[in-house]
Amino acid sequence: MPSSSRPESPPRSRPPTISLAAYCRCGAMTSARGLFDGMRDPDVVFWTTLMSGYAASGRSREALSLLRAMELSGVQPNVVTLSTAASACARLADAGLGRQVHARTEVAGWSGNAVCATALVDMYGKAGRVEDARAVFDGMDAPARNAVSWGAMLAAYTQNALGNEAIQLFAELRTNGRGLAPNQFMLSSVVSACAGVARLGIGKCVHGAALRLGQGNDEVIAVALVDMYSKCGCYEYSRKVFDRIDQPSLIPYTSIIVSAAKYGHGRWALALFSEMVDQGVQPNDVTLLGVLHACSHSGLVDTGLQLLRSMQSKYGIAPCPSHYTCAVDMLGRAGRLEEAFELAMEAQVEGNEALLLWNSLLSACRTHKRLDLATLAGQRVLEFNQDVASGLVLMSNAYASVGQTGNADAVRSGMRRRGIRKDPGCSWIEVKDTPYVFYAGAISCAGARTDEVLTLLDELECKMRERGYKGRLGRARVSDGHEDDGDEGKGVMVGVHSEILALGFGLLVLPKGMTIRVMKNLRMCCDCHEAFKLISVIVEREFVVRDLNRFHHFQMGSCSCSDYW
DNA sequence: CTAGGGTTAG
Repeated sequence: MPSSSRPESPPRSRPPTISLAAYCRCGAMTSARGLFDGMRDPDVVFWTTLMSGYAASGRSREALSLLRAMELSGVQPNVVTLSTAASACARLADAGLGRQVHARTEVAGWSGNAVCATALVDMYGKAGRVEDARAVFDGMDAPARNAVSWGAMLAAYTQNALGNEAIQLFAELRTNGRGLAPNQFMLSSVVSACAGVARLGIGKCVHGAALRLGQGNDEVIAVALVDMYSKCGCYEYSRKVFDRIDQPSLIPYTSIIVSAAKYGHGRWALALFSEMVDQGVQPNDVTLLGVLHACSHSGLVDTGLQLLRSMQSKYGIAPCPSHYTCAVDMLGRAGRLEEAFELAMEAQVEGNEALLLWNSLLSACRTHKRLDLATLAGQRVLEFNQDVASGLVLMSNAYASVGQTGNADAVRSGMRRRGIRKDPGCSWIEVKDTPYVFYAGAISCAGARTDEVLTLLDELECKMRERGYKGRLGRARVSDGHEDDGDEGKGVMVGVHSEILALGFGLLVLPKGMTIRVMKNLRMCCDCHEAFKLISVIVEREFVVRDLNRFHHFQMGSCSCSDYW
């Protein structure tokens, strides 16, 4: 505060509008309320000021209750009031309340107002109603759609995991955007969209555009880029973008730590974490989850446990279910299943989060062939009686892994009988910015090149046998239940796993020397992992596979995960 | 008095 030469005047001698707004801006809502309550007949601007004060302080319910109160007192909301109300509904992610606000803007004839409509787009987006958001966006007159409107719609897609739709809309900006230039909001959303759907080609283009548009120093865009490169299998690029950030704050550090973790670079992640702490940047719960994740994926089990035990005292952050789940997973991955069980019991996690925790334990039991504990964990999972599909698949896999194929098949056929299905496993690969998706046993995506892919895979299998490969790339391999190749009761025979098909296609169509990047919506299985290692030697190429939850970088017969994942 | 962006286990 600069010192004033004038004598101090008490706040209440100023015009009340200014005082009320000032209190609201400082978040001094008790004072704001006191001033407001002392007014005789507050007009719509006072009401709206108070409302936006509550909304900005995160007190959205109180903001919305003012809407009713002002009407009871006979004051009609204006377009600003309703925009503020829509934004409060957005924070609450409440489409029901938001729809009421929407209806009132229509009745009052303000649907053409850019600010109001944009607030509604954001509200529907945050409430998970993307189609409603798009309807409002499309309903705006083209001239009314400004940069903020485009940014809100792009964010709505990105935040609802509709990355391809966001990319598509960003392309439409060029044609229908009336010359609007992409700004930092649009760019960060689109980069984040590319991350979500692992579209490296588009992501690189947007990166270039951001640099040309002078947005190379925007920290939010940089974070999105770090995340995008990491999710597309380019850790080195992530690192380069991160290293260019001046004085990285919490989120950039968190983002690069998570990236390193996904690559199995546990030591780097820990080094970045101490650098961050040394720089005086306080970690939050997400950061600590990332560090735990790093320990988990690099086998730094005792370091991870120490962190879990000290995060409250050292950083003032109490472990929440996600931290426990990560630590349980870490112990399970390392084969320390008794300790994992103890921790899972200790965590006292409930509800949906408990389901995740026990599912990961069950998965570890299967990996380490501990049927005794798998049965226990399986019971806990099935108690939840929801998302049973993944639990049942894990149970079936646990039986199969110890050779009890009869039991495994019984679980599977029970699932079929009850109509329980799991999302089919699929892998995809980007060729000239177009994704090609492959399902297990179904090669149709390769189109005219199907036969070539199959021939190539046969040839590779022969060469792999010469090097001692015992498995099969496909055809008659007995199912490990890992990836379903469809229905009709033939669960014991699977075709080729989808990542092998994607790889075969990539080998055919991508130029020699280019790293082949395969994305997969499930975890990679051990057989395919071995196969990728061997093929990387045979064809002398590098492959990156993005798993459901991490990366494998294959090079000359070995993988970045050192077979620990 | 009003609208938009980034990180999160399995």
